[in-house]
Amino acid sequence: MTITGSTSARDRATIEDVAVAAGVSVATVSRALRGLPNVAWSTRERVSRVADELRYRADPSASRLATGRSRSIAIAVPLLNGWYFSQVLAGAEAVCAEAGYVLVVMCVADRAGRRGLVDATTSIDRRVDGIVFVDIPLHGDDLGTIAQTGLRTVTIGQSTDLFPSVGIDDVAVGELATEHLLELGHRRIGVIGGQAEDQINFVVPQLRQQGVERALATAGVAADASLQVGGSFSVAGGREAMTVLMQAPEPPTAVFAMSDEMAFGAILAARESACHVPDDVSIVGVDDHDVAVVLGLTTVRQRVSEVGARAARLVLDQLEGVEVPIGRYESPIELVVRETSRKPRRRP
Amino acid sequence: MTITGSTSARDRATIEDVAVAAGVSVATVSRALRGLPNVAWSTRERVSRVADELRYRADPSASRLATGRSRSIAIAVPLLNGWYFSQVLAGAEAVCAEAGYVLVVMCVADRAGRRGLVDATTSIDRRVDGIVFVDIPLHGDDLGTIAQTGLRTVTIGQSTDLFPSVGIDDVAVGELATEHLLELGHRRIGVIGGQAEDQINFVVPQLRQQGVERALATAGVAADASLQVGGSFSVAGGREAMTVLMQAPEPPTAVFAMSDEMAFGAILAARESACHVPDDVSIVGVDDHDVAVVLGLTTVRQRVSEVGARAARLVLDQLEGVEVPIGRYESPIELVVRETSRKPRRRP
DNA sequence: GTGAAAGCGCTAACAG
DNA sequence: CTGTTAGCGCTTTCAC
Repeated sequence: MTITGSTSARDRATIEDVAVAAGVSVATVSRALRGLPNVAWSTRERVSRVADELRYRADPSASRLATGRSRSIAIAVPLLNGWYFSQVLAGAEAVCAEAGYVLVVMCVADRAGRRGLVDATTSIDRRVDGIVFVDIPLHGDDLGTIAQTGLRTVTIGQSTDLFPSVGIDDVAVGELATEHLLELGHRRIGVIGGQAEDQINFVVPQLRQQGVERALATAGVAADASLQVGGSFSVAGGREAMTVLMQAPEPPTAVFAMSDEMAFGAILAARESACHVPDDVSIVGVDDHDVAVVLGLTTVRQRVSEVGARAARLVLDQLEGVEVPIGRYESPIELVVRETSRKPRRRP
Repeated sequence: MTITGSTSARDRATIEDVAVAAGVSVATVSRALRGLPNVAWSTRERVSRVADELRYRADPSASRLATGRSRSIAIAVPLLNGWYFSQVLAGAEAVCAEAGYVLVVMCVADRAGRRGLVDATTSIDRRVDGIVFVDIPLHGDDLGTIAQTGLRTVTIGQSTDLFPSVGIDDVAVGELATEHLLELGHRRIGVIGGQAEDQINFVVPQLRQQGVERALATAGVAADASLQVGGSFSVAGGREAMTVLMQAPEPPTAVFAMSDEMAFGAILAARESACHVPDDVSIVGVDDHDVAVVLGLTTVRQRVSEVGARAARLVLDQLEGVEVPIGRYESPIELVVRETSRKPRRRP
């Protein structure tokens, strides 16, 4: 048995079917079902009963065509596999579902950088009413183009002066992690993050880096650019980065990875080089990934799904006419000290 | 500065604008732009140039209303955070994007079990052209209702006789893991999986359990029901389950967790009880999660994103009129032996 | 090869 | 309170 393209849908009831069955006009059905005023109690009652029996549901496309609203929003992410993004997605989806909105996911990974992004956006345009960009670098021109679509927009990570944004104090993240390491006595601190070569993310790693440098400066410790390596925010990337760091003429005694997943990779690399964590090298991550506790990873915790939920909520608010100030909505962060960070061993 | 609901979209070009600008009828524009026959070369050329200049794109809703096709499909998952699901999603999204389709995600977690599911499905109905159900238990009645919507459907995990399905040989998964443990000499093997109490997943854990029992039977080892504990497919769940297992009067010398995330939790629980892995207890997972290698976890690897991609492809195929036999599409699995499994220590 | 016109199913004035 | 009537923007016969 096979399925071909010809499978046909059972005819679904239209608003007219309901109108006829209920003995009213389609306009009344529309009003009754959407809870608009000026409908007699009894009429409303009867109409919704009939609608139920007929399993009627307004066709979303027809509705969108008539009202301009699709009751769905999009979320654009640089990649879909990755702990951080799935948490954001989960948070956003929950809010949408709750509000009766549908969530469309778009991955704008390699998709031809700049051009591709704007392209994707304008192509999703009349399909959704709003969009949240998650850690996607939006440049000046893009912003304008996006604004012109009329899509209610919210960004996560980067903040712009056209749209509300949500995220965490990324500078503080870098500072917090670095201060922790400095307090333990570390002076040579490696950083694994998103360097120039990582298209994904842009401002976030940059801000965290600033935090690192600020903390270093405050402590009067010179920053060493050779100790910064990109890790593409993945386990594999973190592993490679750590390998590079350990091969340095004078390797760091501590490493700050800008995400837990990269930290995991770093731990792996360390072990592969018979380098003991934390005796030989301390490691601090960011996120508080579910597995962080399993590996005893010291990390800067953030409430990721809350961020996703908040962003979605802000898009919906705008759609519902709530006044949303363009500004930054910051979620709290917190240092969680576990076993991968310790004071440096005195050199022999 | 604030954004209110009144932000207005720049007026987008309609097919009529293009028609006027190109000096042809809307019908011709429609034909030309969709590559239909019976359009003069020159006309087609001119029309598409004009369309480009006007940045024209057919309105998806209008198009859907006229053709019945929305060029988008849905994917229903029991939860969004969770490594497995994000991999599936990534695979599916890639295929959709490639084909110019949009992907809608729906989380049907608690959403009131049975009723909620069907409800969600019928409500997404005319919004999308097809849907893939990922590890969502579909019962007899549901299947009929879903089939009646006319949505092109594919399931991942469970297989039905109404729709094509994709997944892995779950019985073999259980067997493979168990045989490995048996060969090492283990006889008391605990199982952490989705027992009755876990609404999520249903057939998959059951099949893997069958595999375990089959392997046990083949080896002439009696299965001990008290060694099976649900772990809700999360790190936290795995941890709790392991705690329970270790408190048994006669604890297992090895544990098979039906997902790596649960295995991670088990490792954590073991460490918390000063129980050494693998000296005191061996652990085997399923998936080959990115972090599995970091924890040295022995696991049954599966190519999750391929499964997601395959499923999406099958939905699109049906939509494109390709004949898709209703049947099972199986992805290969493979035992990856690492450090968490070892022969049992001889009891003192 | 191209155009005119009739919908697709719903909402939104505008009358009554 | 309820019905009538235009569209929303596109596709699709059916003529020319």
